[in-house]
Amino acid sequence: MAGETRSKDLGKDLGKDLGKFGQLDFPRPLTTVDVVIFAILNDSLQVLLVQRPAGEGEPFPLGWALPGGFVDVAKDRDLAACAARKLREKTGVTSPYLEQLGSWGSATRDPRGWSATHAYFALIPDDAGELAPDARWFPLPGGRLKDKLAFDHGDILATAIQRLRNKVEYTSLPAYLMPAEFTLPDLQRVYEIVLDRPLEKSAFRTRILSADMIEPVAKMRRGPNRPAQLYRLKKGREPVYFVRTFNPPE
Amino acid sequence: MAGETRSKDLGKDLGKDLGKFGQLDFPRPLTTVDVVIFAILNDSLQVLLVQRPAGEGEPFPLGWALPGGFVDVAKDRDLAACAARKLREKTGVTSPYLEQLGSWGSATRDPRGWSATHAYFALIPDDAGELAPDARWFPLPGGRLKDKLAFDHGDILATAIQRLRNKVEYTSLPAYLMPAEFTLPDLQRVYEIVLDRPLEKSAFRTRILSADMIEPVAKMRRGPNRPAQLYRLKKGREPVYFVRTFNPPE
DNA sequence: CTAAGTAAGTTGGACTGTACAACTAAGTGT
DNA sequence: ACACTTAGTTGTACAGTCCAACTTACTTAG
Repeated sequence: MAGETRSKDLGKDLGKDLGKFGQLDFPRPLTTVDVVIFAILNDSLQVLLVQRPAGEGEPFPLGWALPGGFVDVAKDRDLAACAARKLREKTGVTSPYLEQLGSWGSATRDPRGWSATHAYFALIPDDAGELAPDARWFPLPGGRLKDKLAFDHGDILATAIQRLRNKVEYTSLPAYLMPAEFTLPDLQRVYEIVLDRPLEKSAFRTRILSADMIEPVAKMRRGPNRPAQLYRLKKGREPVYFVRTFNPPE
Repeated sequence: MAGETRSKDLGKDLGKDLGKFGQLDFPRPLTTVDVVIFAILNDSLQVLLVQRPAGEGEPFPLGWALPGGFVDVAKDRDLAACAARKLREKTGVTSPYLEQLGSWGSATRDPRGWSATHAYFALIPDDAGELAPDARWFPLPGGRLKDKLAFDHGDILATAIQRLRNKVEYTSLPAYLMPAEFTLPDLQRVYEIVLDRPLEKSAFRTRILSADMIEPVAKMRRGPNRPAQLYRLKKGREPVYFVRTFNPPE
């Protein structure tokens, strides 16, 4: 990092911070964090979006965007804390699955100047906390969002969906989308919703049960037919990685 | 992103950029890009590091660090271009495998202030271009570096190694570490070096050959024993993802 | 009280690809 | 000619999925 010679003619007096360190008098990109928050609602994969404010000189007024915002160098110790704060502010959820997705930075993605965003993606259960008033869930039929998003958030969302689908093939990630107690057919349905294809019942059960990620509770889900065993996530479990993917179609 | 109300008492006059957009008068983190560059040299996995300058007020003077530096908002169109520039400046290589690794940002990782780095990782062949004078290859025996690195670059390197090893289990990534022409035993040796464990010869060959990623050239590698078929990467091939990992030990 | 219906969960044979190990092939050096 | 070494193949065992049929346990209609 740093320490290289730089052209002095870059102009602008952004980023003046000449304490004991020199060489810092050059323009700095804007730094933001955005979070792609997924949940299963109404048997479909949905993403949480917030509406942009309509204020003076706001980019993409009233457009829909990923929850996020500038890094606050006073409040945020690090990027993950910043992402967790955004998530908490919009959903009330505090301890979900939160993973870094990647970063997007360019001269043109924000009309206010060179900017870089650090994107995270989160999985939360259906029954999680209170939604912020400017936030709304959007379904993703066929893994796509109908609407255009502000900034390059469409690209970020597409990447998040791709990553989610990809990882669901060989990990236990969907477990984080489940409520506290669930049945194996429930879990299988969530896998199928995310992957958008049916899975083999017996292979699915064998795989999940031998992964040591869930444990039965002493209750059954009752319904109009044969009751199903309820399970819960073993607490403190990291996601499990399987040595095979679910066999992909063709 | 953005558009939220902010405390005005953050002080500092960094990031003044009051054109048609308001709300931008708050301190901005430093933005850098770092690249973890891997190659196989002397039958072992190595990483390229550069020595920090010793100048006035430089952090970690003469320490070893990942190649990288500040984003130059005048030169760099986007983050990937910036990473490619760093790679080119240090190694002369222009078109290798370059993948985003993640980002690290916190108040404390750089003594000059709140900073965020966008880390990339690159795989280049042994026989690639000319090394910069301040750069040196460091071996990674057992997937570890002996020396301590500047900033949090030790963490970043460890993450890169982990990601590399992980992906080598189920992808064709090692192909990008190979010279233009190579034999299957050569390739297997590289897999084994990265994974630090032996692989099954017949299963390896079946897998690689059925992945349609390499093609034979009309030559054999001659040596003191049976000649081996030479192959090259099919050009323009994206990395291949296998549906199983190599069966992990125990 | 029984029969039909439905979803949960199990079982077994076919198939795919790895594990392990022995084997054949093609060159060199003595 | 023979040993030696590495390239590459072959065959049996095994693990886990695929596919399909089956049993189990409950509700509801008649």
